[in-house]
Amino acid sequence: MKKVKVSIRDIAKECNVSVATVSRVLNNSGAVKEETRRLVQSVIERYNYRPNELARGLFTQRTKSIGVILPEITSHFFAKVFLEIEKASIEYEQTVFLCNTLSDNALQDFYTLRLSEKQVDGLLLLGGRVNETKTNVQYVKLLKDYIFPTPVVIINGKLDGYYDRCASVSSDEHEAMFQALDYLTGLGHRKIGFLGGKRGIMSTDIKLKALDEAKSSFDYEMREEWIKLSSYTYQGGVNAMNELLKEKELPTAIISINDEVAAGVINTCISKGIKVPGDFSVLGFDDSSISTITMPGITTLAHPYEELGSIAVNFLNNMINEKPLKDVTNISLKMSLVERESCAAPRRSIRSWK
Amino acid sequence: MKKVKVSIRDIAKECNVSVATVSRVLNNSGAVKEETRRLVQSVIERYNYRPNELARGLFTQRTKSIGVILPEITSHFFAKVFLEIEKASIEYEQTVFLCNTLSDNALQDFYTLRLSEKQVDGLLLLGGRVNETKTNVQYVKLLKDYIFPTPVVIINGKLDGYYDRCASVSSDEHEAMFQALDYLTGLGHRKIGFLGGKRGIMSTDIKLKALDEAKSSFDYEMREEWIKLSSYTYQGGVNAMNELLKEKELPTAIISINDEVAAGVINTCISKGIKVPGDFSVLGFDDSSISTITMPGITTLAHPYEELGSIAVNFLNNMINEKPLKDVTNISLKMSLVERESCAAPRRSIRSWK
DNA sequence: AAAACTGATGTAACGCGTTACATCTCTATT
DNA sequence: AATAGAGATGTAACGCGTTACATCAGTTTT
Repeated sequence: MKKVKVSIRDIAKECNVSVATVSRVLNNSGAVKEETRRLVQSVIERYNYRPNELARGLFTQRTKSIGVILPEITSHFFAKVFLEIEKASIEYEQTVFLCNTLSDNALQDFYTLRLSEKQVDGLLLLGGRVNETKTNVQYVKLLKDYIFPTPVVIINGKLDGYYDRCASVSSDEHEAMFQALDYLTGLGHRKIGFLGGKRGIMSTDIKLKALDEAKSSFDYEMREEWIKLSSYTYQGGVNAMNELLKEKELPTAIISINDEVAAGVINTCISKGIKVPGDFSVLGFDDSSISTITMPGITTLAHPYEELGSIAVNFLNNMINEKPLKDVTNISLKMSLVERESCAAPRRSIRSWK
Repeated sequence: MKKVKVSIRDIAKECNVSVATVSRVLNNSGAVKEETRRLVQSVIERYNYRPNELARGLFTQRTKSIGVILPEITSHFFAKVFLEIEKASIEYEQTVFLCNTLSDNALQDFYTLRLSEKQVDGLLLLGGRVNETKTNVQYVKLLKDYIFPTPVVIINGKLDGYYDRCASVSSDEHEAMFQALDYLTGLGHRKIGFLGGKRGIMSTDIKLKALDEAKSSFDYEMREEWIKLSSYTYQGGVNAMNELLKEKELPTAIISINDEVAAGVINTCISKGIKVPGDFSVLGFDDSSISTITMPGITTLAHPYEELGSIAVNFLNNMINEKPLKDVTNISLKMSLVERESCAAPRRSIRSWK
């Protein structure tokens, strides 16, 4: 293959020194005479020389690249986490490959293999399969077969099987539901519904479980018919709310799986003349950008985005550098309530729009 | 450096063939006896062997990696374009590095150098500096010094200087403004304002220029005091609208730099009891996800996201493979009007809220 | 003055996949 | 039977940065 860029050997020749010396200048390693260093430095600049990371990585077995696999970057939650991951990885001098699986398991496998071929130093997984109970097992096998010993960190997800070099960082959605319920019951709500999401997906299952378990801690009623699952989208919120409105008796507060669904719920109400928070209080999840756009703004539980990203990258690099993870390889971070306008005390009277 | 993964030599040894033969099986190149091929194949699978892309890239001078540099992936516009870029790059077997500059020029330079060291096959640039008139010139120098001859494609931006291996793909925002004005004047509007954005940034300058030029084609009035620049955010929309409302005489229709600004404008109106589209028609730009969330939904001009991404990747790969770009290296794509509820005919009477 | 040591620099192997070229076997042609 | 040609496979150099080890000059110690 013909070469086109200047290499370390070209620089060495031009300086009348060996490649070892140039390499030492490049890495500030070993002893180099000040005069030589300046000479080499100046030639490097004159030639706009930059070392080839491939060659470096081939020898050092470290590419300074990491891979992030997630379902869709257009989803605000993933975009925010990704941005924090990238910010955090600057410190470790890592550059990141982003792979969107579009929730397609085959594509996820494909990208996983691809990143392995690219010799990434670590893998960050969020959402998608690590969020589902199905198909997760096969994925662990893939990791074992092709990724090991490259370390993996899961963000807000889990692995159904044992992969030796794995850590995880999560938002504590279970505790967040307790916060939500505490807040809503504190406002005076006793009848609480749940809209959106899908069973078999972690963020739904956890919240549903918490909703059930919290009954012993707080005073509220929760009925099967007030739970309308659908999806994670605006339209899913619209559909779920329409379903709920068919019920004879209704809750006074609604917890939505996320802010997109909450927006659908709120807008459905408003277009029917139902007041939010007057007739219904609507609580969201995620603190996504649209929570400030709806009117009323959505009161929601925020993920600790920055920590999610920085701790994940930190964990990953500890594993990369074989630093012991001091026993904790799975960490759960508190979510925080962000109050906007979509929740208030329930009305005493019969609903005005009925 | 100790090795940990199995290499082509291990496979060759296990099969009692040469590395060349294994390589031929791997790449389906050259003649290999069917029996040998099967043997090699089976050993590859048994060992879960995957070729090392670094080594391959080092020799072939092709990494099958491309870099995307943009300001912030959390912005819906960039996320959507990015997703399309990634989809398109699958066909070319390319994986993509994503770098967020946070609109910091130093960071943009840093990432550019980094991607060059990683030997990316091509670079995709969107927004940020390629969108500003300032500092752009220095960036071209950086490209020339360190990126050349790696090809570059600019999406919705420009380079103030000549970089030999560059193409661009843009949404035709100039024509889109004519569409907007045609639509609004068709509805009966004669007084049109413009909110949001910032001078010196392409998407603002283009629209402002078109707003002025279209006066000869359509019948409308446009006054300096109806143009309130601010930023590209929701808050920027709120601020700009508040400024506009201080004017004695007001337009009946407002064009916003993008949908975020339009949302701010709409919500500002609504909270003041001003009707949209009753009292003001509000037109957005971009067709971002929030345009369906506001009430009313935002009538907006949509970017041809899919083409933007696929053509950019296509251009890039033509340059990578030295295919002539048949004269057109800069292409401009039509935007399309998406009607929702934020625009209507102007009222005849004095505004009700005054 | 010899030995020991420090600092500066060079040599060459290494990591790993690819491919030009060489070699060898076997069939087909005349 | 001799030659040409096709097919299969091996050898070794290459791309490029890194580093263990060797070498050599110059200085310090005794």
